[in-house]
Amino acid sequence: MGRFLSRQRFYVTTPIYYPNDKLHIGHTYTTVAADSLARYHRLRGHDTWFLTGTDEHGLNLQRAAAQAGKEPLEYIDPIVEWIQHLWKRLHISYDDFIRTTEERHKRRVQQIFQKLYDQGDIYKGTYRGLYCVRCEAYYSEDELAEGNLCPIHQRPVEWLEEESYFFRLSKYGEPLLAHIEANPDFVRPESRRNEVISFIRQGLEDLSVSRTSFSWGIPVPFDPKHVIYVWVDALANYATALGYPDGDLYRRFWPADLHLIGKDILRFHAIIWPAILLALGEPLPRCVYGHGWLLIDGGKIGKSRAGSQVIDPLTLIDRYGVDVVRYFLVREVPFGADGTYSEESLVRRLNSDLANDLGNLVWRTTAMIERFCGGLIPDPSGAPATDLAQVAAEVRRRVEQHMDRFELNLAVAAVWDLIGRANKLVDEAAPWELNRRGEHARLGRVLYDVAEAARFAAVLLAPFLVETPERIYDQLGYDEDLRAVGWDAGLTWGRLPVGTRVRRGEPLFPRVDVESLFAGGDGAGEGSAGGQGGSAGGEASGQEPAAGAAPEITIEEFARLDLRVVRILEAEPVPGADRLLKLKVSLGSGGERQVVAGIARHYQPEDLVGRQAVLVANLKPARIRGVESQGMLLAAADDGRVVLVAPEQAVNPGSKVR
RNA sequence: GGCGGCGUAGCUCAGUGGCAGAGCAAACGGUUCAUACCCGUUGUGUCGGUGGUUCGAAUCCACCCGCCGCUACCA
Repeated sequence: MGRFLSRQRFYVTTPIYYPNDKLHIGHTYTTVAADSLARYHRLRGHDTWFLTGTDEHGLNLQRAAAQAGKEPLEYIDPIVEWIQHLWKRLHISYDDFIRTTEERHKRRVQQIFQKLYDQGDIYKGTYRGLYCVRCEAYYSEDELAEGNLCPIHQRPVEWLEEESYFFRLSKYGEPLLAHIEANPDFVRPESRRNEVISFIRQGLEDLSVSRTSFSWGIPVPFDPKHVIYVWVDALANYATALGYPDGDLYRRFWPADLHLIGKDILRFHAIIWPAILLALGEPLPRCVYGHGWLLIDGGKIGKSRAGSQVIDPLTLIDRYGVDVVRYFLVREVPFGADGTYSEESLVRRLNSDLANDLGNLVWRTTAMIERFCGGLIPDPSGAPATDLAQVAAEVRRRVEQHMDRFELNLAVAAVWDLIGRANKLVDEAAPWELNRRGEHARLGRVLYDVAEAARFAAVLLAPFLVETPERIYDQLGYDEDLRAVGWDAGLTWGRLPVGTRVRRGEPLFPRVDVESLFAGGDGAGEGSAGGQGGSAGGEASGQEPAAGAAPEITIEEFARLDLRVVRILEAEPVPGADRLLKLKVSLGSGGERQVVAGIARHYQPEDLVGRQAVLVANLKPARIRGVESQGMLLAAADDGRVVLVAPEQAVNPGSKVR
């Protein structure tokens, strides 16, 4: 604790994102976390700098642009704009956004490269590896498909040698290990630190830091047929953006207090980047924090996943509001560990924490002040204090401790102890009783303290939420700019002026009806929505649907099914099974599958060929009568009849059904 | 294969030698200021399995089962 108090400054970075596709909720998670930390330190009055940006070089972007028939920047610019728009919608308060294609970055990267070369830490050598000509990329042996084939093109890779510059990473293994061992906070969380240590102990090899196989990058200053490869280019952004080596910002903010990253890029940040800095003679960042993944149904969110799996953050903001999304991200995931995203869990957080606890606290408090105190914040001085001030002080202390350890989820959770205590106090003190009995002094004290607790919660949540703290202030009728006032002054108990006229507006967070949301499939879904029990069912809202129906599932559970239209290519009976047919079906570009279907009593094999049907494409393969079945065809069962389900009009095989 | 981690209430997890915990969900009760809210009570747990150490094990040890991470040139 006090690590940053003494320094009074804070420099935090996110990774720079690769704009070959839109960002998803995982990137949003990293960035919102960094933003919360930046906002926290600004509130505390620390000299704060928050950097994010985009990594815009490399083969993948060069190729994507070429495929789109565009110049690289022509292709990249709109994506970067989209990213900046997303950050704007999330109120990401970055101080600088660096693009690696900017002159200020390129110049300094070349400077770094030159310096390392001049001092012998970069030398010319030969890079050897297994190379796929189509991919224009190297593969390591364990990445290859069966028979030494390129995993993407299924064609043989070649052993290729290429002239390349190398960074003497091997030279810095020992010094780096010493640094890590001397600084327990350098790599976090603990489990990541152990990974890094054991990796370095295996011995580090020198690192290829240039390429001649593509051109979209920063030229090596003294050998322009090479471009500087990602390591030096991208990682250096944390320093070049500040004006390394002699810019004012660099002098003011380096070394970084926190590189916040996903665990997938840990090694680059915890080994390669520090080694470069050691070589440059620059101080190392204080902490590299590899947080966990946000998972969907146990699978990693990644761009490579099917489109249906990717959650568009903008959609969520539109649907629930920016603070709900921000709150969910920092609250739901234990920082460092993996967390799970589902819309259902988001709505649960919204309903129970934001609407029921916080929103309702503000709502009932202002309602009572209106009803019992003429709408004016009452004078508390006529009765002894409640314990809320104490609880608030203690919660504040815990929030600070957690923030210093980057435990965002615990910091936020602590605020709910104050909110919970305030709700409980209302119940215990029963202001409506005090009012009825004419105990105005005590009534004033209780309502003042509860209002002040709500105000405290607003300040304590100000690092995380961007609209709600102001809305709470507004409903309390308090026109102070809480972000300008800052942490210490804002967290002074008794700041809320007596006699302020409250302004009740709308509840802070409307509850979302989980049942209807997931039954109807939100908006687009018409389905069988009309028949839902809903409110008509009274108490029985959580009851099972009518007899005979299957239990309710969520839209996400349904989304796990990969249903595809297929064309039946071949059909033949399965020997020794009188109701099974073995089918070969086409998924168009998705290839072909063999499927066993129990429809032999209902269809002649020859009648099936050429027809379309619907396949459960991600069903776990099974052996049926010794025949492999990779999926299952949908069919309607009407008494004894079995009828295949097919699209109403012919569509391309492989089309998704949903 | 090697190294590391995890497996605790329906769900998410805390607890690392001394009577099994929190939040959410559920049931019941209270209350009416409030967004069917808030407050209280209640639970079901072979603490992954087996064996061992110990007066005592979720906790320490061994083995087993299951899951996950890392094991370098992909942003």
